[in-house]
Amino acid sequence: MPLKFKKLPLCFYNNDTEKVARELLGKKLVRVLNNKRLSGIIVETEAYLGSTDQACHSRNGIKTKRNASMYLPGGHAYVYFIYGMYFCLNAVTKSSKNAEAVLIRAIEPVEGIELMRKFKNSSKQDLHLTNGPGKLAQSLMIDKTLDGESLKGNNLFIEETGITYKKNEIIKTSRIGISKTNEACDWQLRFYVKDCPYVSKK
DNA sequence: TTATTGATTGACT
DNA sequence: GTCAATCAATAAA
Repeated sequence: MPLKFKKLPLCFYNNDTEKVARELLGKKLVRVLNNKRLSGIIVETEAYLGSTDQACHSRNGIKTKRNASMYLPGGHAYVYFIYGMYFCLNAVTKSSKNAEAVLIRAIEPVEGIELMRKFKNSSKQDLHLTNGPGKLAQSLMIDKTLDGESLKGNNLFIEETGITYKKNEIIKTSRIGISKTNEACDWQLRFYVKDCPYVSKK
């Protein structure tokens, strides 16, 4: 099997969440629909650190119907509905004890761009298909039906690419969309590829 | 029970 | 820059 079609092993996800978030940059997110591949290179992620992280859905160990997938073992998908209209995709990491995950915020489209355009129904430039968590979910047809799915399955997974970034090519900042009143609003858990036009915000 | 908030986006002043 | 869309979770009453 050629390198470009290699799914990441479970041990990749069963690791320190911040490390997984950083190492997901350059990997390829793949969505398979009707035997067609929609994919893109991950260029922006954020880590969410479970019970101790007040910006995380599983803060203080709370478990609801919405965030139940965060308590699955590493290597599963957590897809949640936000602001009444968008879905966001996360990769669950580590054990089920502390419900940690990595939010995939932006990808650079590679395969199936025509279909992405169709699903998103947008007349704008392709840049806007996947440069944000809600947008990429829309373009790749990611919704609640994928919540809790294994990333070793056939519908949604992440592949090795051979792409690696040097330390000075990765920017580390505070997370997007966290309220200023949240004690975790300044935690440096967002990672993105420097000078990449496909990230959601600079 | 009702009111407010939120890991967002797009349209508009 | 402001603001509406629209719903699950949470807080307030």
